[in-house]
Amino acid sequence: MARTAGSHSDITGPRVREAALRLFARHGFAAVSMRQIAGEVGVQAGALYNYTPDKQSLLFSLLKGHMDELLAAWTAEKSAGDPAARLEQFTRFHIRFNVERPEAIFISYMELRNLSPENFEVVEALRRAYENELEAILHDGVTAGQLEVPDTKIATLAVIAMLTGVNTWYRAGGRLSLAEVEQIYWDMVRRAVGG
Amino acid sequence: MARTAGSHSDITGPRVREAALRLFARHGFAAVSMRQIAGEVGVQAGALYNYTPDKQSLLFSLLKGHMDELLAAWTAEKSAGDPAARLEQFTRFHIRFNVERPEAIFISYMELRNLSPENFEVVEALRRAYENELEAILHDGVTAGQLEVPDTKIATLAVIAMLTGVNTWYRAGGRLSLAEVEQIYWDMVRRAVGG
DNA sequence: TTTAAAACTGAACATACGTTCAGTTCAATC
DNA sequence: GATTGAACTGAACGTATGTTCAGTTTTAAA
Repeated sequence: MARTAGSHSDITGPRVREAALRLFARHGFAAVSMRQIAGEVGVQAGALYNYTPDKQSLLFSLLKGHMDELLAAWTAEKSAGDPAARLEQFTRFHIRFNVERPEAIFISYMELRNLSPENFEVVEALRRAYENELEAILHDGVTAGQLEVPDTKIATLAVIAMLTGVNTWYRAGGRLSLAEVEQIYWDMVRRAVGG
Repeated sequence: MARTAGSHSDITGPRVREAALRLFARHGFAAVSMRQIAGEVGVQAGALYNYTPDKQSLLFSLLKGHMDELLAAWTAEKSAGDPAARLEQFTRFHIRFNVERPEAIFISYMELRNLSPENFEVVEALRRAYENELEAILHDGVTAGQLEVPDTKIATLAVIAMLTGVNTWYRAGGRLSLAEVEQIYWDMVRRAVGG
């Protein structure tokens, strides 16, 4: 029997997500209508409901998907070794990952407040899991006597805030290459945590 | 003659701004209706138009007012002296100022995209002026041989991003006092810029 | 070529939006 | 206590919103 007759949701589905991501990043979740998203995809608004039960779920799916991707990428890349090396690896990874996905990063910070409480908790838990990765490195560094941090929790948040700030100004093809940016930030991070 | 008969716009006006600030910070500019703002103030929506020509101008007024206040406060507080001392002063000032106005800070970063191009330019220029205050300190510090910064522009943005990040977690009455927070961040900033 | 599921349209739904405005209420001046 | 203008109401305006759904088109398997 025709199990997948007429189907090309595997084409439209991703296009809906891409359009929503771009528009949410540019104008904000509340300012974007389902008709605008549909217009970008070249489809009527009603067709979107083949891909999301509602607008709120679409946002949640984008944010959760981004966090899953972030954690998976870090898990795949991270290595054992001494804390200073791991800290450098984290620093470079975070910058590179963020710079490659400015829109996803943007809405992950901006649109949390538009999630329902349950959905917020899910995304927030993933964010904390990512922060814990850095905190573990800092903690190990202090234990090993390689780093000097009065409060690893605060240092974690300070470092992440500093690194994520790259996204507010970095543009590919600008004055500095990504490698230069990574190096400058790594120097600052290393010194900030007494490494 | 009755020049100011029936007037108490000096009461309602600020209340409109406070309600708008709070609601914009909590739910986002686009997600907040004029009727919600009016409801918070205890007035009908039409009455708001005695205080702003439209919703967009209300947002602009809040953002511009905040930036003016920020620059005025720093101008009043900053002193001459050696760069390291000025950097410490800036660090402590920025943390304190931000922590006292979490909502204004929040919308100043989040709602820029909802400003018209002309209004955006105005606010953006003020933000750059503030950044230039820090960059001048770093520049003087490098010139004086007190600091070691490969790129003052990037260091400026990195430091501000790090300091502004305090707002994402700091709550009055929490684990750390404001003085402790200032000290921890000042230690990190000082080391990050080689001071 | 038939068939049936998937994809999509187009119109409709109730509701909400920003903004305007004629009319009413209020409070300060005379 | 009368007057006058500011402050505000309440209803209306055109338009837009998220979502639903009966009906049509498209696609791939049979």
